[in-house]
Amino acid sequence: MDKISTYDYLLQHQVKPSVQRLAVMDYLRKHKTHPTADDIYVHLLKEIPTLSKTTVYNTLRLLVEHGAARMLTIDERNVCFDAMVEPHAHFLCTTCGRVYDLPTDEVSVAPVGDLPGGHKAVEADLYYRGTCCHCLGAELKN
Amino acid sequence: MDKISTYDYLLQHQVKPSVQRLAVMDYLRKHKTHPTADDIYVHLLKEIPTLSKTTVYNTLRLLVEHGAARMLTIDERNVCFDAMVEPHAHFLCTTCGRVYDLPTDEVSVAPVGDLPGGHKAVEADLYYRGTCCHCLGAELKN
DNA sequence: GTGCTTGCAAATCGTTTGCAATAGC
DNA sequence: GCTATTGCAAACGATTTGCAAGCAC
Repeated sequence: MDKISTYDYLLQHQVKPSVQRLAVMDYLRKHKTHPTADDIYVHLLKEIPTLSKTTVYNTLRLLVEHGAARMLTIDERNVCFDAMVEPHAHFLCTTCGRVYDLPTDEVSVAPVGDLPGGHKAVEADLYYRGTCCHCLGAELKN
Repeated sequence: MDKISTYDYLLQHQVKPSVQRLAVMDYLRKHKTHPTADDIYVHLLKEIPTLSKTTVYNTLRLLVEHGAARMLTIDERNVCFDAMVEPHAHFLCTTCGRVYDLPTDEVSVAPVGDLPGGHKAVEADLYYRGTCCHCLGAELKN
């Protein structure tokens, strides 16, 4: 995680801070688990009992629009979120549902910019799906 | 599109043919528009008025399970489908919502297999998002 | 006090499920 | 006749919308 505080991080991305926005952004920065909106909601309810799920959705949309967070569509069932860090690929275990990071230097990550056909890409995602190391281990025992 | 008939294509993938399955698979093979389940349903209703949306969903799941079709999660709003052809990347225009193919030889496509971290990938998707050539053109006129 | 933010309740919409009717061998 | 497939209606669940109350400058 960056040295910069989450408060300053929001300011840097032109997001006006609030208790709720700080909590959501902080959660994303501290947990690399690629949580869904509901995951975040459930966890933050402990510290902000009045929190509404609508606010979590609103905040996540705002963060993505301002480039402070990233939305992942790797899981067909629901989107999940990631703090905006260096580009990296993602791996979804179709057995346990966990999403893992694959560091940049270990996989080739595609660049954005002008594409053949005249399209202009602003975002690229590299998704892998399969069975993760834990579930592979569990298979062997059966 | 392959020379092989859709009937034989289904047999090749161990999918027992039926009127509905042939129609769905045929639609996917003839239309490279990356349709959603609903797109397919609406179009096929003209030729099969008794078709049910449940059958379209069942059939698409079956086709994906048998490796005859591919499910794309590039659009956060709904999954869409592609006939199974050579690996290629996809581009989503966030303005008009269209999904384009990017041929293999024009983008780097990631290989499946063992990944760093001990995960085993069976599928890889490379997704780009941005503004397509048509919407870029329209922007200029405004 | 004005404008943005929050949060409740209801609506929406893609997808799945339960189950009875039907078709194919 | 038995088994797999189809299709209707209802359920489900994630996300969005409408709107009133609350907060901040």
